[in-house]
Amino acid sequence: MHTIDALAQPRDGVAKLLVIPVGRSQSNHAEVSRSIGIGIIAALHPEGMTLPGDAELTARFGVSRSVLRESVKTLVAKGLLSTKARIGTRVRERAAWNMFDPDVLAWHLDAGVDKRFLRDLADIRLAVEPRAASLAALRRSPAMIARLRDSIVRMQASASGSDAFAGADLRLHLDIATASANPFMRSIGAVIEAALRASFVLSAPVEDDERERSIAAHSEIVDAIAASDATRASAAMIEVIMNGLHRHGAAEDGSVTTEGGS
Amino acid sequence: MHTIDALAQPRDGVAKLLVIPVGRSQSNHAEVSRSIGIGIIAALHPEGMTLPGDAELTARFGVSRSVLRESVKTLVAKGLLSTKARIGTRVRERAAWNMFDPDVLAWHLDAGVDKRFLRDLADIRLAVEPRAASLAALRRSPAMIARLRDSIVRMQASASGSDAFAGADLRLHLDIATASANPFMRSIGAVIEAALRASFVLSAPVEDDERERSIAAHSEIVDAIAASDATRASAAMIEVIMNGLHRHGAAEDGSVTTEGGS
DNA sequence: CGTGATCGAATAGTATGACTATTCAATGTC
DNA sequence: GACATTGAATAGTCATACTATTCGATCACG
Repeated sequence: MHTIDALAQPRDGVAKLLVIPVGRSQSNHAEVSRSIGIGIIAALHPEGMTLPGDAELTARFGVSRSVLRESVKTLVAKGLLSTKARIGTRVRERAAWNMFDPDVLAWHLDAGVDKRFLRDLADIRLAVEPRAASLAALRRSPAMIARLRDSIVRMQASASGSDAFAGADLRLHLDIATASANPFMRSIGAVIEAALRASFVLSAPVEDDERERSIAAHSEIVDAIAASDATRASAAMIEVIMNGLHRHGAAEDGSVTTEGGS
Repeated sequence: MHTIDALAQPRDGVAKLLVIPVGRSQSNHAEVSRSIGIGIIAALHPEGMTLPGDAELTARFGVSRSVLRESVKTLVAKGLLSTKARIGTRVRERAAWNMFDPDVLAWHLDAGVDKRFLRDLADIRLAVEPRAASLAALRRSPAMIARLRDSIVRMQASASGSDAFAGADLRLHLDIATASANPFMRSIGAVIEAALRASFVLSAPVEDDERERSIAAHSEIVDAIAASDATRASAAMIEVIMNGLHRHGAAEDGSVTTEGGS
């Protein structure tokens, strides 16, 4: 493992700036997966392209064939690659990529995010999270309400751009997804986390009045859920997501819209 | 590989009834992944449980350690397992499962679907697909409109419960997701496919008048997209999904609702 | 007696080399 | 010119040995 970034050099562009430094180098094979994965997402290896054979890749990464094969298997499992005997290892079309996979999302951030990607993230969040809030309002439990309120308290107790604030924000959104009692909604959690991280990286430090507004908007969601008011919870969630998006000026082209939903 | 179902016996309950017989036995390691995966989803291996060690599993499945390890790696990649040296291989909590992974969804169908699962599928579809239809209406291209209309024609040319009809139906929904030009919407495709398959398996043969209604409702979506009418496209999509759900009487408890969305 | 360090063992991770199976492509045959 | 045969390239599978990590028990020390 002497040449970590044999394939994907652009790794240092954004990676180091991520909020949660994510353990780092969990295991040998994770690094190889990551390196190839980022290379694919950054189109260093375009869709349809055949990767070098096992022999060359093992040499390039300085790992054994076992490690390389398990790394490739991981990427196959996430829909990024397909393998066939005699054919080789191919990069699959984008449509096959598992965009909700936490690793795939993280690699997207590492490969660099643009406004288009932020807009797409916001679009899917606007589709799912308001509905999750609605369902949470219908299926809420006292214990969950307490957890949600606790997250609000934590946000109030944290400084503007701090990790603590971002952590409380994330926890609140994840809890709402969990409270919806729908496993698909909960699986969206990775998307939420990616959006918050991207926002953290790209945005200028937030001013205090904006922080107040954010806390107020989040409180509105929790209050609506506590009051079993599905419609209000949904509307408040839309407000929160749109606020976050506007901070990056990514909605100005009008592509992101709240109309036409269910 | 002499004991295919060493872990998950309930495989024959539903599996054989699936619409598209899905290649079957793609490779040795895919069978092992599938077997363990279904065992996990069917709660034969509950969350948090530690699986038997490599030695026992290789014996149980009659495969080499390499194959077993790559199978486990696949399940780790999909969020179903986690591994640590000396600790063993553990089943992760449900929240970590990648519910949008095509294999995970397929295994859910194999493990048996109940009304609850159908409702959850419908809920996430109601969140995403109407919005995808809206976006498609805004971003449509002439070529895509032609494709959509072609799918309608194929539905009209197919018999009620035929594979051709189901195939055209699926293709139409996937194309709409693609036309939204949002990669996350497209990744929902696996969910749509799972829902249609489940519907195919569970529902009694459809009558002809219902087929007519279905085609009309789908046409309405396409017409709205062609007319760039996002609101109408969204409403028509909701109609289609709710129609499909009602066929199984899974919406009668009132949990699935269209109100409160964006 | 309790608390912490040390050692050992169990388990997944890594490495290596050999063999198998699949399938493309070239060649030859009808 | 179309089709069958052959050969070679590549991922898939197997077996074995060794490494690294970490839990748990034991022992030493306060």
